[in-house]
Amino acid sequence: MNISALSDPATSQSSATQIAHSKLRELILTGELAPGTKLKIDHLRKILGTGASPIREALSLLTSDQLVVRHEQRGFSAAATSSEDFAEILRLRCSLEGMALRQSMENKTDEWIESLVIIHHRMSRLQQSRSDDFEREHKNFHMALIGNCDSPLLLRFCNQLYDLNIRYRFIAGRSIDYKGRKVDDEHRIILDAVVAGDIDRAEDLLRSHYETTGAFLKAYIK
Amino acid sequence: MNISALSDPATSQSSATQIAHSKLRELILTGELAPGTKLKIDHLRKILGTGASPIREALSLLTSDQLVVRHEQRGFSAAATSSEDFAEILRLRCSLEGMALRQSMENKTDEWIESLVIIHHRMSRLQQSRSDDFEREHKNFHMALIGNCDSPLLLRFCNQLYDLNIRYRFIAGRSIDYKGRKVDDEHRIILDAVVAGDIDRAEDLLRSHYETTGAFLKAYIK
DNA sequence: AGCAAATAAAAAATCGATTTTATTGGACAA
DNA sequence: TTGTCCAATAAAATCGATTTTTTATTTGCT
Repeated sequence: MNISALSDPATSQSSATQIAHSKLRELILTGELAPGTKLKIDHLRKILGTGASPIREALSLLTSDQLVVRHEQRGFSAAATSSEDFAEILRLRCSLEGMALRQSMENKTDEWIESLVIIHHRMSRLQQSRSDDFEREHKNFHMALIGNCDSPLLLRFCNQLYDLNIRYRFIAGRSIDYKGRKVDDEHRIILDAVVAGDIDRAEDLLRSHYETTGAFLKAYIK
Repeated sequence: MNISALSDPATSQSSATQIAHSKLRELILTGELAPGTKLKIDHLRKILGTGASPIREALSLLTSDQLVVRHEQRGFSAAATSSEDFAEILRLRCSLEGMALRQSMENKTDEWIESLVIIHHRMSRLQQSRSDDFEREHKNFHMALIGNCDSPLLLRFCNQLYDLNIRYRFIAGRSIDYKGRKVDDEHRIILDAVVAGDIDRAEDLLRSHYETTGAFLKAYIK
């Protein structure tokens, strides 16, 4: 599976550390390296075909995203998961993204709206395909919604939370049946509210979008 | 200067990486390594008397706290500062700590209140001394206020923001004259509101506490 | 048997040297 | 002068080997 689409844009670079970073990130996000797993340097060295230094460095970097935990003098492990953790991520996403969306909309410009429309269009075409392409566009869409706010730190937090959340979706399995769910409709009406400039409604819709998704996933976790 | 008090509790550990991490953190927080400075591995090696690996690892870790920036294939540098950045930190602190304080208070217990009283007492005794001891207790107090909320991720964000903020205070210089400012009074009334269980008032007071401090500092920045 | 100390094995952490990559400072041509 | 190419230098990144620490296993004692 190739989920590199979800990595940061700058993944085009190529240093051993960078490669190790995005590969490990991918492995952890998708659950191929299961939550709680001990991450032995030697083992990873063989898998990734690189020396110890880049791996340690990559693991240290992943610590920032809360995907890896560092145990002083006894190595690294993939962050554990729990239903409490999931619930917290969900709650925080609602709050922080809600806040960011609000600010985004207060700074509304034609260019931003137009880029949103384009991005939404690209996502729609892929229709819930559960493909990497869809995942990438889906993240794009959600990030673009809040991306017009003037707060890089807040965006960084949201980005982190998005990844932490998507990890749960992968771990729960791509096979989840979102029956009865009309995700593209939800996206559509969020976009409409944003275009219309109705801040309160947009924030509400975004929140309930997350809450609904969360409720669906909940059943599959832990 | 020894600001290790502001480091994470687990600084009692002792590995080259850990030591490099807390020392570099200290140097950057206090501004001894100025914002924007290029952090050359070789130079740091000499200063810290250790190999390249622990230093690179420590720098990678500091990346998570936004104190260090990684430039692919061209090393590391101390994060830059700007008045916009400072303003953003301030705004986010108000929002996130406000949120956390609210949750803390909703979970109010006698033990928590009592620990707050103790911690406040310890801080009060040191009375704005601008000493490392005061800095430590001051952070303790603010973290304890929000620490009763049930949201480790949120606390982590707040902790990060606290450090980013204190960096500006150091860079502005310890010499700042907070004349006219009665910081201990402000802490006192916040504590009172929390003890009284008046959530709205506590949140308001906390916010204006930050905003006042911010306004004082603003003049010294950039 | 049950426990503690000693030993062996495994893994993490670190070092020093090497390789790769960026940066700098001319030399030269337009 | 301005800009481009090439070498020389400096720095970053990486590797392989060594040291330190942790974890597992055995041994010896009561």
